[in-house]
Amino acid sequence: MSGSVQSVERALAILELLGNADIHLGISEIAQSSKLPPSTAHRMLATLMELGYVEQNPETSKYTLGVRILQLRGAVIGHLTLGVHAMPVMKLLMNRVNETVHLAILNKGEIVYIERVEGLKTQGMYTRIGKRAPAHCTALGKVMLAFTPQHLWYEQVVRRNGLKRFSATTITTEDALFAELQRIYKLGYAVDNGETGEAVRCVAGPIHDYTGSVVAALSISGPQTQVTPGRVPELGAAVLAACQAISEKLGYKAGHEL
Amino acid sequence: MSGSVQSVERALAILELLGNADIHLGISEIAQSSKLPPSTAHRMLATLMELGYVEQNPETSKYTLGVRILQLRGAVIGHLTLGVHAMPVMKLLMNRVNETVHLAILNKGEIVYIERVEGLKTQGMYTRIGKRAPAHCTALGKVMLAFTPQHLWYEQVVRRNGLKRFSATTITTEDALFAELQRIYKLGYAVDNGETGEAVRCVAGPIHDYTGSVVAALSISGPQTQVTPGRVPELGAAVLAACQAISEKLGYKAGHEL
DNA sequence: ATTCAGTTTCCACAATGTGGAAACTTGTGT
DNA sequence: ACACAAGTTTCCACATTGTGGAAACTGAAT
Repeated sequence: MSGSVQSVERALAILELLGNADIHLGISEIAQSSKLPPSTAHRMLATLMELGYVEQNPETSKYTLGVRILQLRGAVIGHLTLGVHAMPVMKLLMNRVNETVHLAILNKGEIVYIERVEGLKTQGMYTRIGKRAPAHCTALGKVMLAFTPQHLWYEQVVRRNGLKRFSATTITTEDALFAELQRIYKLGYAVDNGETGEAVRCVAGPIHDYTGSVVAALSISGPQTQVTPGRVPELGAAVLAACQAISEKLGYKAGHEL
Repeated sequence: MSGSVQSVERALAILELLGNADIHLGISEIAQSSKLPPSTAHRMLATLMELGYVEQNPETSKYTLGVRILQLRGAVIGHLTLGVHAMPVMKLLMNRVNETVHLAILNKGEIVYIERVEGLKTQGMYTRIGKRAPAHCTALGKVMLAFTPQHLWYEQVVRRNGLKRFSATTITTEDALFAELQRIYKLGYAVDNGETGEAVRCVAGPIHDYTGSVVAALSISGPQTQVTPGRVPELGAAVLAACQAISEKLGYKAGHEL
């Protein structure tokens, strides 16, 4: 065997399958999708159910994720202090600009949303914590790429994930991406104008830790009707001030890179 | 074997260990806590790392939960249509009373916090989503028990989990519990005065779905210095109005129980 | 240089996980 | 009422995978 524990891989693949499904799934569907015999899938699910990670509706025999998963949180995602330090600043920022504020990190060439403080006017669907999004067409992603040495992300963002188009404004060539990142580096913050296909505008800044490395990004976002182009400079300044406050909490000193 | 997949149990036990830890853990600690040989623990962790559920800090060799966990967490929360419907109402309620608002469900005789909207004055640590708490000494728990037929919870709450004491005010006898639940049923909402040992006061109401069943509860909570006894009737009315709004979204019609 | 504690790799072995077959359950069509 | 189909659950012989002790490796402390 290759070094991995096959049963663990299989069990987690089933959890991810259920996580991605919009509806509850039965054994046959799960077996088929995960390319397992029904009896094997059944045993995995029985174990996951026993532990609370999966629940089965007794009437329909179908499975869904269990609430036990919500307990899996402790030291925040490899960055122990990030969320704790960021939260108070995020709240102040939201109060100040009255739009939704997100915190995200870069992981394998994509952004992952870590925290969120919603604007009080926000309605409808909101970004789920844990959601991933492409780095090249989000303000959060672009700003982290702009302030991170290229060799640390090029392979994953450009070669592996690719610069996929999501809307008419998505960046899809390397030249366009590098030019945009240079602009962002000079400006200090990034903007995305619906590049993921959503009718939102986001303004994002970088968060550095004590070594000077970019460890996260913060954004202000809202519908394009609220976050108008005219507000961008003001929001840019606000998000940069918040990023600096968080960075200082993490021990960052501008001009003192290690 | 008993029917469970041992390796899956072990892997998830390790995830829970990391989830409960406030700091990163090394192989020896993990092996010791999970009663596994280091080599076995190492192989589990290698598999979990490969899949993104665990991350290892290369400098310290210590492990913590990985971002893949957040995706599953997000999926669980997203699946609960409850959360989507509740959120806007929770925000309005928080705006109105300016205290923290929680949403919780009952799961295996305990409450699980599902959503939270923090009061703008809130400082310091806050209740983690996914956290569990005993049902008998939380306003959220008591109100769900009061409006749920006893046979659906008695075994788990009273027999399995037990009426443990957490403070001088905790209910620890069945008679006292039933009397309290009857009071709550008549009043329509529950209050807890630091019964879990925390210096907070909570006021909670029940949320019903289209079948009339209690599916969740909503609470307003804050320090006892802010949520004074004099405010309880006002807060009770506010939380009940919010619960009704959410219940109606879920198809509930008072007096039309199925 | 040596020691120690923790981490990682190796590998012989046996216990666990596998998956096909069978049994069971439920819904549908006649 | 019966037959059939599809999906779920259980059983069990078997072999592959997971196990865990030993050894090797790593880095820090002395």
